Amino acid sequence: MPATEALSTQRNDESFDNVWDEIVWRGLVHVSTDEAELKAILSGPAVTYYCGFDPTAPSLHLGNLVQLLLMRRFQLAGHRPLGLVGGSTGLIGDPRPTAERTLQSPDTVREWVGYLEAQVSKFLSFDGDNAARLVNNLDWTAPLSAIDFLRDIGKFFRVGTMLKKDAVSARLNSEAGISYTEFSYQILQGMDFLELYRSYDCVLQTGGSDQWGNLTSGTDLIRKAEGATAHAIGTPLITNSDGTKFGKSEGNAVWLDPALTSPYAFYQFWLNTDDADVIQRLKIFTFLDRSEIERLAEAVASEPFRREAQRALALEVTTLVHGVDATRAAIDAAAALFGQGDLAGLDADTLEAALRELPNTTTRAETTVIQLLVDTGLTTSLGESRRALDQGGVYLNNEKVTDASAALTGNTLPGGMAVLRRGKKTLAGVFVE
RNA sequence: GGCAAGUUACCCAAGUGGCCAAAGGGAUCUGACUGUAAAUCAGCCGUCUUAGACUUCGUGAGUUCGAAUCUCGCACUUGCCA
Repeated sequence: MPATEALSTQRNDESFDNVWDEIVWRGLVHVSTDEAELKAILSGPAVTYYCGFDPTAPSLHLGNLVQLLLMRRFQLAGHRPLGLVGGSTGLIGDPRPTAERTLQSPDTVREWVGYLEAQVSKFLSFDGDNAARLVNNLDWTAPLSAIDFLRDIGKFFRVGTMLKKDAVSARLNSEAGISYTEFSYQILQGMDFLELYRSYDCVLQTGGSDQWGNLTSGTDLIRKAEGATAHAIGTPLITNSDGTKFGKSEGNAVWLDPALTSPYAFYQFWLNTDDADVIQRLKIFTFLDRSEIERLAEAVASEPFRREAQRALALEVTTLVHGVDATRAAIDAAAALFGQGDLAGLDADTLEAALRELPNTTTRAETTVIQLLVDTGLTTSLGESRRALDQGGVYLNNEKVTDASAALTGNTLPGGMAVLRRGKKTLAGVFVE
């Protein structure tokens, strides 16, 4: 699972003069501080930069992956990454446009910090002159007293400026309003940048463009407190061309943690990418170079049905996140299950390996199909199972199920297994005990 | 602290005593068409073994034959005043 195997093969595209030109081509720059200066800095000797990840969930998601890969691209260009995990900011919560966050307990946040540190570590190299380093903002925030905070930091912040930040003004104009807790978030993030500037000479912060207010909060603070110029880059919000939210599969977030989103599901997510989006995704989420991506773009135009670009995307990203072996297993499982439909022709070992990649359950032969749909998570209630069945969307071993009282008995494949399917492509495995 | 408005299913949002499991829109899901795309059209969209029953409309009491709808308390949100 460690991506270390991948780290050694990653490189930036040498056809670009510098990493700035490359990330602009990849569409990774939505907003930034002075472009000419950024380009000069990034083309020069090693500088230190950082990106923060807040523990608002037990795992990072695809939005975070954009940042991780951007960090890696800078590291490949010779710069020094600081991976910040928000032990303190995670306790506060950054303002979302819609509503106030529910605070997590300190214990939970501490636990999540550990998970995120492990995940961030996988995408950066900790060897060499520009080795990455992990930092936790709780280390310098926790010891700070409220008085020191208000005197030493608070004085640099003007409320008028703070109110103008998008994240804050959106909330002020909504019915939800905003708590003082979340209003203060930008100060904490600004402090982080200042602290890293002082301790590590960190001069650049990256983040999503929705974080722009928080990014500039840091550059402003550094200017006021140190009289120095620091930089920020905001990456675009990744959207689907059909207007739906990126990073959701069947309504659920796609996580980097294989326990939350299986490598199989992860691979499938990328494979199902819309034609209209796939090239943009290749630029952002893979290390494929410009010539290869341009070739794939032509393939999408001339032979879209082959889905070559989607296959390349799924292969690259899944390997990046879950490693070669897990990706192989995901592809093999899909090949077996989406094959020509002759499941009985598969040997038991291949089938079992494939089913292990899917959501699965172990049960007795007399269990009904509608119950199995619930047990495997394909549906959330018996009523929903029945509805799906009525609509002709339930298959057992590629045979449409029409009888709501049907049971597994007599319908298993060699080795006492069965493949349950809902709709065209949502699969689950069943093992008879 | 005072005054006012509000809290409806995943999200937005109607409903203001029985015809309400609750309009409409979005999202998800299923079917047709396809390339495990997109668009389009159709259907489903609280739970339970359908008919039917059961549990829901911030929360706790109450009025009533009957409440999401009326009364009172509480919590939270918003606005204005202090």
